[in-house]
Amino acid sequence: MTKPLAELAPLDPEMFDPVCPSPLVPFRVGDKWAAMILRCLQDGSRRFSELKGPLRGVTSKSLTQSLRRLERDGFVTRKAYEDTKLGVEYSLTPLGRGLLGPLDAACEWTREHWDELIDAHEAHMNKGG
Amino acid sequence: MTKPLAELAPLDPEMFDPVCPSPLVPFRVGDKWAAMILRCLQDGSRRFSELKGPLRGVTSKSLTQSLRRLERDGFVTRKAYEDTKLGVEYSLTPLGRGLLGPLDAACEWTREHWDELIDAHEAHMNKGG
DNA sequence: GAGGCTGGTTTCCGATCGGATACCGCCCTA
DNA sequence: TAGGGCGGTATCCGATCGGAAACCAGCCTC
Repeated sequence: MTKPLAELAPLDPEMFDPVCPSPLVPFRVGDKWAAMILRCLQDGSRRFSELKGPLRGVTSKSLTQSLRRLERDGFVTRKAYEDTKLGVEYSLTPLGRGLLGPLDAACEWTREHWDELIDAHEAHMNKGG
Repeated sequence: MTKPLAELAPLDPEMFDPVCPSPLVPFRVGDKWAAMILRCLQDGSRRFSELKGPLRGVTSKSLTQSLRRLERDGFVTRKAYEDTKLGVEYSLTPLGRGLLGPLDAACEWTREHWDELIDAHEAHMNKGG
């Protein structure tokens, strides 16, 4: 009963470290955790506790909040297990899945230009920021 | 002396109405005005007052703030006229110009799925949000 | 029946966002 | 010399963001 529906590789608990990139990343989807949540769900549905691991440092409150917003906006669905009444699973809607395209494009752009982003930032620091 | 450098079509003063789309748009670049500023600059450099028009409702403070952040992050350069000492012009850096690609992709995705976004939102409202 | 895991909620709080308003020096023109 | 455009700055304020910590019911195991 620890597994979701199918055999699904567990997420890397160190997949995201929100401390590292955040302020320099020029793209945001929704709130702080939304993009990471979407990417965590891209291979299939996940449970609350499965999401908490990879989203390093997220609190229950923030995760709930972010998931509720994604649900409200039609990107994620929430489904409680009915048989056991223990556990909840979150998954992408088609709309949410569609979001992954431009999101990945934005992520890739950021990766490609990471050095330039750092350089620009440091250059600005050095001339008196 | 009202014109920037070359002959450049003036921006439509009604180009953006931040009241309309904002909360449903799942993508953000920087702060509230950043994406609009980048798109205003895509055809060439613009002066402060040229930006204020199309960015309906922006205050001097918010515009300055947003421009300073874009400058700090290396997406925009600020250049004061030296001959007349009157006027300042803002333009995209190559890095900022590169941002337009994924930004446009995100905008287009939003346009394409606009109806679905509205529907999802309303559906959620109707079942007790 | 004590403790642990699951999926949260509640309260509190500091930081940031961003609008409103007032004000500023500089320059040009009338 | 008065007024107006330009490119801001200073101050205040309410709203939102998001972390910390405490707490919760339901279920399972020991």
